[in-house]
Amino acid sequence: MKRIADSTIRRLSLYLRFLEEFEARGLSTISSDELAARGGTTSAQVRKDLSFFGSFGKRGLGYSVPELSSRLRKILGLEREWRVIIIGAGKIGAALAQYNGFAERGFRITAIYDNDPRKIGRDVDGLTIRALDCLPTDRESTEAEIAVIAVPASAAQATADLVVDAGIRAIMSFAPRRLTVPEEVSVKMINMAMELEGLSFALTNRGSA
Amino acid sequence: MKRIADSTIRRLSLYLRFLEEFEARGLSTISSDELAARGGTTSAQVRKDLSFFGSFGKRGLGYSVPELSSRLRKILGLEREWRVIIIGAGKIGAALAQYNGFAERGFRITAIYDNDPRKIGRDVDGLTIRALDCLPTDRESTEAEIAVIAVPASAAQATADLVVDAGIRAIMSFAPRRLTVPEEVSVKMINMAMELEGLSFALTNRGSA
DNA sequence: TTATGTGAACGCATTCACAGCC
DNA sequence: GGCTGTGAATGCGTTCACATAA
Repeated sequence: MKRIADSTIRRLSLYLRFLEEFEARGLSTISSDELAARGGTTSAQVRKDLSFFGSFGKRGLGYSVPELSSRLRKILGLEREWRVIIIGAGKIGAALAQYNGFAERGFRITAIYDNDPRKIGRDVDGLTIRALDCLPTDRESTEAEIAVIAVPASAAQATADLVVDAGIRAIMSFAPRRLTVPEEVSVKMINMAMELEGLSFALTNRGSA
Repeated sequence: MKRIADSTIRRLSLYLRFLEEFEARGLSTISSDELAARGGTTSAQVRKDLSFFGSFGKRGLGYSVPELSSRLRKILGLEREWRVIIIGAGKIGAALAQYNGFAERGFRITAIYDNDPRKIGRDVDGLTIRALDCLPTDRESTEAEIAVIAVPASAAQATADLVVDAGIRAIMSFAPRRLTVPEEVSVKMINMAMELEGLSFALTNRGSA
């Protein structure tokens, strides 16, 4: 398969959301124009994004809503459930464990870890916080596929190494640090403070920018 | 000022973090190469990013750590404190209110709002959850500059409209929906479920991608 | 000699425009 | 006629390479 841009994948996710809304409303077809309007992009962009994966539409008509959403779910790998573990039971980690938005999208949180003895054994939304040392053995049985790293920046790289050694190939990290990982491991960074700084920049330079 | 790419601003944020670490360790100069290595980019990229704003280095020597970090703080608008309000006291909103990472970077959370009567009046980390209706009048006195939208997707646009009407010009949204706002309003989207879907895609198509 | 600053070259994502099919 | 699918054109961020200054 040809290399696909990250931005394309992010848009596919977005299209799928709209398709699911349309599906819920019982609509049967949709045009690239309608998808584009909802996603804040152009119809050409929508068609190009889809074209990397095949031809799903009918000329003169548009796309079948159930068919296209099924194709997108397949492309994105969302036909199965993914097992997610959270490392770090601080404010962010604990909030994520309690957040329902992941499960709704097929990402089931199976465990939460920390290395602070005061936190280990405590309960977070039905999950018991486990010692980080347990991770390698735990994984042999649970086979989690995705790790969320929500530890302090200074511990992020060591945590990533541990997670990769345990056989995990996908990481979502909240630490403001670039993680060095083998190339077969995918990493997504989420940095809220950095986004706020982007807003600070925009506010400071508005008018002239 | 010339239009600056988002990616440049995000990298400036990152450089600033490294500079602060260097400053804390008492180092006085740093080269574009060292900054690049830490940030996972190239020295040419670092120099180009900085060149949009001026010439801060000394040829043959590098950059003065305290001077460059001060310049970056000024560029990013981080010499002042920003007042942030959170809309939506659900899992995400409440977690953000308790999270210390923002205050550390100069973003002070001054209020949290919800429109669920059962939540209004409750306390979250020292802040009392206020009725959403209070926002317009509150803002006249508090003059918050940034709003974090952590409401369900279906309410996101209405919330954005309310916030914009109240005079706020910067929004960080956690709702998986494109927000339509006047062009003078800056919006940053954070969508964790979408990032997870990106990982799902990578895992599903690994090897062939 | 060393490392910055920057115009020029490059590569890649987006946009255009139209041929192709319903 | 309407809308998709796609090569070609465009625009833009990144990389290169070297003149410039310490």
